[in-house]
Amino acid sequence: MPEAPENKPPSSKASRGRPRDWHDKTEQNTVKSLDRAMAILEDLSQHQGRGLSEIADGLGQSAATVYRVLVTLEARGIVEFDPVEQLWWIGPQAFVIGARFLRRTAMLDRARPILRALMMETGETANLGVARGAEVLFVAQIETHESIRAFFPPGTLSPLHASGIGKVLLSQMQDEEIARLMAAHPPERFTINTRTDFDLLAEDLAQIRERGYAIDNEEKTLGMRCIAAPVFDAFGQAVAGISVSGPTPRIDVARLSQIGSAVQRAAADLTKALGGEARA
Amino acid sequence: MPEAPENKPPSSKASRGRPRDWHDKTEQNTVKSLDRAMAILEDLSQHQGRGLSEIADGLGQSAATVYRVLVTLEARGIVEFDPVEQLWWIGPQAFVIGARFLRRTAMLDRARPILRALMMETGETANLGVARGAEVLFVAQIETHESIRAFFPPGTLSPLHASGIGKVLLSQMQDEEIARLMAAHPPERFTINTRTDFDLLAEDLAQIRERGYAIDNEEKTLGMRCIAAPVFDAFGQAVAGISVSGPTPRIDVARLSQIGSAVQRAAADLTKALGGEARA
DNA sequence: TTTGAATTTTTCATATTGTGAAATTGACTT
DNA sequence: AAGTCAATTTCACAATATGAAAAATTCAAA
Repeated sequence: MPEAPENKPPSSKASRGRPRDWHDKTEQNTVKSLDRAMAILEDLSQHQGRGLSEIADGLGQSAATVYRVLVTLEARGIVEFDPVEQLWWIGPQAFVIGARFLRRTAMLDRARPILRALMMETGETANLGVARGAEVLFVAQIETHESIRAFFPPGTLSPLHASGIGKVLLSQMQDEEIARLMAAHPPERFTINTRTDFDLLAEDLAQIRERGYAIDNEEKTLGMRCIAAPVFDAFGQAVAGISVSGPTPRIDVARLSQIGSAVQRAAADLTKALGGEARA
Repeated sequence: MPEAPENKPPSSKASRGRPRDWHDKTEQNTVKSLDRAMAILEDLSQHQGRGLSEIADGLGQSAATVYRVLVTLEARGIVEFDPVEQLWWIGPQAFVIGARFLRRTAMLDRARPILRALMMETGETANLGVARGAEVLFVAQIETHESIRAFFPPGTLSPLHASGIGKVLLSQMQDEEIARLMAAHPPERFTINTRTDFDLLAEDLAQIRERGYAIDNEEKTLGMRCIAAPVFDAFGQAVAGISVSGPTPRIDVARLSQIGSAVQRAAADLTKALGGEARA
């Protein structure tokens, strides 16, 4: 029998009557109060440890409304209230729910051993990141044993234009998509090396495509270099990036191509594990 | 100048007019539609990859309502929709928000090197978990290099009565609190070794208090043993547990006390790093 | 001790808006 | 081409979310 390669149709009733292919998702159909509540939650997650009125003022909402939202979320453990300091925090249930995002694909399970091997081979911290809007979302990391090490805790966001994984993901997008993203999110400068000029960035991206891996040469953080390669899924989409990052003295020019090859190999391994094919 | 040891009052307006100390948080003050929406989100996180009507049926809600909630959350990336399969998933933004729970305390940062050292010393996977209701929430893990290894991805929940960290946290609670928890959540049986009988469990807890560490002898998973010790905060509360877990053949009886000491030492180190004092 | 100021929590009247039933749409199957 | 099924949208109504203002509570200063 010819195999249906990837996804098992979980239940039997797959999908009989689908709606139009063109996803309206009109904003008319949203729940306004829920959206306001989620704005409060997101705001709290960014600025934890604030009091009620501080949060309300920051969002321009009435304290009463914010209070009710927080109390509701607190009942589920999504936010927490410190009764001594009278401050609000993100709660454990938010972590529980959010962590289940990683179960969506088996990518993480497949990536872990590959990242570990990459860390062993290069001796440096290995990272896995996916694109999230104009940012890279770091989803996993295997740390080096060295005492000076790069560190992006899972859940960290970083701009596309100033990280190895970000640039390598950018390099796989259509030019028009790149231009749109960069226009919507003008590249911020982090260090003297950050490529904020579009032409400079485009030049780098072309080089990345040709070379097969990206180099972040202290473009986000002085003293830190990072080398990244793209991971493709079964549809040929660049869905993630693998990188190795460490202090510049250890990632010196002499090792760049050696590490580059190792990272490329790891990315190709993961691509294969996901049912994709390495690009030319 | 005398130092204000722990917490820096972030802003100046600390807390002038606090409400009563006894936190009513009456259920009257909650936002019902938000609570229903969060129920949908939690349900989705537990059963990802379902269609709209499947989710609605499971919750006994109307498809229209569930649809609007999901579309609203989708706009923020908290949930995601797979237009090909017409299925809903937890989105990256949920992960971003949830991961910030870990920034609340510096516990994780302080724990990581300690867990690493513990893993190195024992050769087995080291874990950090905190209590969450009647369950343990695993928040961090440093994996062994062995190819057969225990694995609880961060965000995993496990019942208190059937895990090393769970039992060690239980052992530090008041008897009345233990009774309440166990009554509300009758201990489920996972293996032949699971202590589902309250007296048997109480006996074990007494032994744990005396010995200073807990042993999970294949009580959750056959073939897996786990040794755990409690971590205390500056107020003397048991706020977390550190454990080492691995396959029974490697965690054999001969090594129990050696590993137990190592785990106790690691837990004491973290306790100290949190400003707490080791218990007698 | 008393008073005042700051902040949280509750009350209340109002209209915004969330809701389910039913109609509609679109895609897949036969 | 007709039928079926699940996802959207519409619609009318009532539930309920909302802000303003009052009440409650605590801390600080007088």
